[in-house]
Amino acid sequence: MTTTPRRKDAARNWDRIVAVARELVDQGTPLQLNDVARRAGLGVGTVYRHFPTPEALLETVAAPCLEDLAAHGERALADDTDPWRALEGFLTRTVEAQVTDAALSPVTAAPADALPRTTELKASLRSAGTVLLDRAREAGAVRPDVAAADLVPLMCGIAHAVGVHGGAPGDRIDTGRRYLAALLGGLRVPPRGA
Amino acid sequence: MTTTPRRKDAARNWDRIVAVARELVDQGTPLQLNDVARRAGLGVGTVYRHFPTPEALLETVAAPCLEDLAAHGERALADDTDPWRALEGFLTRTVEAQVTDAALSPVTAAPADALPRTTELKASLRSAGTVLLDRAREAGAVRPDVAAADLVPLMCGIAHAVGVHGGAPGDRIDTGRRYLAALLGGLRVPPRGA
Amino acid sequence: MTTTPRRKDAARNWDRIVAVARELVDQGTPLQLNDVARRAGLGVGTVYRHFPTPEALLETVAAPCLEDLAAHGERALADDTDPWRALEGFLTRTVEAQVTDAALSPVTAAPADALPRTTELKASLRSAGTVLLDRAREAGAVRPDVAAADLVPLMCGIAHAVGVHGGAPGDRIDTGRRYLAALLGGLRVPPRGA
Amino acid sequence: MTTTPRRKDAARNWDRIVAVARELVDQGTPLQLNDVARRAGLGVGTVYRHFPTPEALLETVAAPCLEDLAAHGERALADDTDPWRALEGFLTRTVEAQVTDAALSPVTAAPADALPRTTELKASLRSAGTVLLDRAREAGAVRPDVAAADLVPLMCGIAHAVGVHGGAPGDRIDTGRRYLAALLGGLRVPPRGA
DNA sequence: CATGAATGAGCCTTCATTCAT
DNA sequence: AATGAATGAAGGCTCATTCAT
Repeated sequence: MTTTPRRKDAARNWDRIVAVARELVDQGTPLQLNDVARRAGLGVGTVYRHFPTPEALLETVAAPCLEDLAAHGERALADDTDPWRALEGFLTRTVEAQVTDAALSPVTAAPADALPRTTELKASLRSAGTVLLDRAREAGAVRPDVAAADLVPLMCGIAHAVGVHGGAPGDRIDTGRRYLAALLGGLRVPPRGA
Repeated sequence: MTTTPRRKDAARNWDRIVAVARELVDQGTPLQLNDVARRAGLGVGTVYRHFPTPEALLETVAAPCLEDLAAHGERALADDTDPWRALEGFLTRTVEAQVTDAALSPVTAAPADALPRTTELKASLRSAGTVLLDRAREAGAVRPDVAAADLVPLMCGIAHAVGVHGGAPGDRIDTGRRYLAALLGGLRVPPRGA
Repeated sequence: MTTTPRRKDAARNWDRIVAVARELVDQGTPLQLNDVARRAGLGVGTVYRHFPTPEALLETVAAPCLEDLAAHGERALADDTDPWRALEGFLTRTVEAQVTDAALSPVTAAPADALPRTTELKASLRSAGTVLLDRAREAGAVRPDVAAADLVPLMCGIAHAVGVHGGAPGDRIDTGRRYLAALLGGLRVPPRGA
Repeated sequence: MTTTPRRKDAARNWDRIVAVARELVDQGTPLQLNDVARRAGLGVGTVYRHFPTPEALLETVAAPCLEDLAAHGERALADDTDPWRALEGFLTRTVEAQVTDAALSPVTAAPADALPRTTELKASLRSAGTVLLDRAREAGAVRPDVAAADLVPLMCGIAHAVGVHGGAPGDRIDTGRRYLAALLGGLRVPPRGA
């Protein structure tokens, strides 16, 4: 029914699928493989061949952003000067990404991954966060009762809070930064000069 | 098929429906009116008569908890001694409730309500939070950049974070308290000897 | 899309579904619930409500015939005069039924049943066969190396053989009788007075 | 993508396909050409080139066994000493094969063949059976009401009966022999002291 | 010859909602 | 007021087959 496809267009189809999925994600539309196929002008089977599950497609959509984040994490690890600043920078980037890219939150919060690469990236991020947190804690810059296992939940929580807050897409980053600042700096002003 | 129904039966049915829904919510099962009807041993129509949408039912399930919270808010407003303490107590209760009762988060985060009573309760909570926050801000106990409109999102964010963290149901309250403490007290230890 | 349905027509719908299924079975068309719905002019959901699986529908189609067979089995058990004749009559009826009604073979051969009634009927038939075979064996009318557990497989085998033989539907009963006769009487003529 | 393919590779691929198909048949997995291709590490097109339909592949898998059977048939025809014994031996072999090799039954029972060789082999078997049956009948060793056209159906029936009986694969041959014996010798003990 | 991407019909199943009784 | 049968859109997934490379 569609125009005759060519073998070499496999990559092109892949791209089209991912592009369509990206649009849907940005619109907040849930990813449905049949739907994606229709919008991409491809057969269902083609989409299923490339992405056996919606999760796999979503992770593919999220991947570039996760790669960036992971790369930043690596760089942050290399910076030994100010542990607190390194941690803060990493978390800021993370929140900005989560708040900007709707593909990220579900992937980050998911207990299981569809693609091995996703697992690697998430592990890399967790590991970077852990090290940065440890360094900051050792430097006495961080409360001792925050564990590495809390970082991902807290970032997801902020992203969720931004979503609940609503408002224009352009304000989301600001809101996220404010919430992160609240978390980082503390809601309460230190009682006295203490 | 049955003998002529009575008013009393209507109330009984209402109770049964809500009880079944409560169980389902606690199990994490999504509320499906058909499903509820079957489990309650009632016709679908009966359930639809009492609760035109799943949201209405969910809000009904959540209502008692919201009432409690609202009542606490009223009491907190009456306490003029320590603005910070009042705010803290209110938010703590809120987080505990959200984290304990799975019916709460979706209702709190929803932009629209199915039942008028829900709208009233949510307004009451927002209002209490606003006043408590204002008082604390005026007392210099709170950062000036946190607005009243942020309270609900932040509480939802914490609840979400607790969900992402996972773990045993029994640990959820503790985790929630920790996250709230982080938010309230600040993640970072004040730089100076403070 | 179809004409407005009435509650009291539930039974009528049931009948229509079974009637359509009966036709399909007779044509040798595999039972597909969607297909049945379309042909019966009913919504898919209606068919699924009445018959959750194709097997349930097939067993319903087969039921009357199984009931007849079971009733005959009961009667055959009551006849104490000639054990061999009783067994022969029972098996003849069975083969005739299997060969005549395409719904029977799959139900008989299935290791698991969809409907409790089917299980009861199959148990009743097996039990009748067992008793009749035992009596015949005790009377010395039957080879000792044929077990009760062989009756069902052998009847299914004959039905299958008739199907492989093919030919006009009208000849199927005759062919079945011949095959049963071969099985019962022995393919080989006793060599001599032996 | 690969280097220029060679004739030798074609034969190798053919072998791989058949080997994979044999495994699948033995496992009771339905033959799907796509599936076969994947398991054989070949492209679908390659499999389709060699075997245009699943039936063609199945017949190829069944062929060796059919060849053996046909060869045995030829030998049985050469043996003029005991017509009954020759027939019995031939049928026994046939049943053993059918019961042992899952590829056989569908091929034998199919009304049409995909490969000419299959048609030849089946004709050869039918012909051998016919002659052996005729000889036995002429020798007065066989009931007159069993026709040559009944042999194939009856063998298929026995194979089917063995399948319905179920049980361990190791018992299938025994069961098959018992059923054939029942068919050959007669279920009923001759009434008279005979 | 081999490859394997693409196709899309076709089947299965669920569920929110209506409405005659 | 209660019932629950009926609906049918909607979504999910598989698989035989073709054909451009």
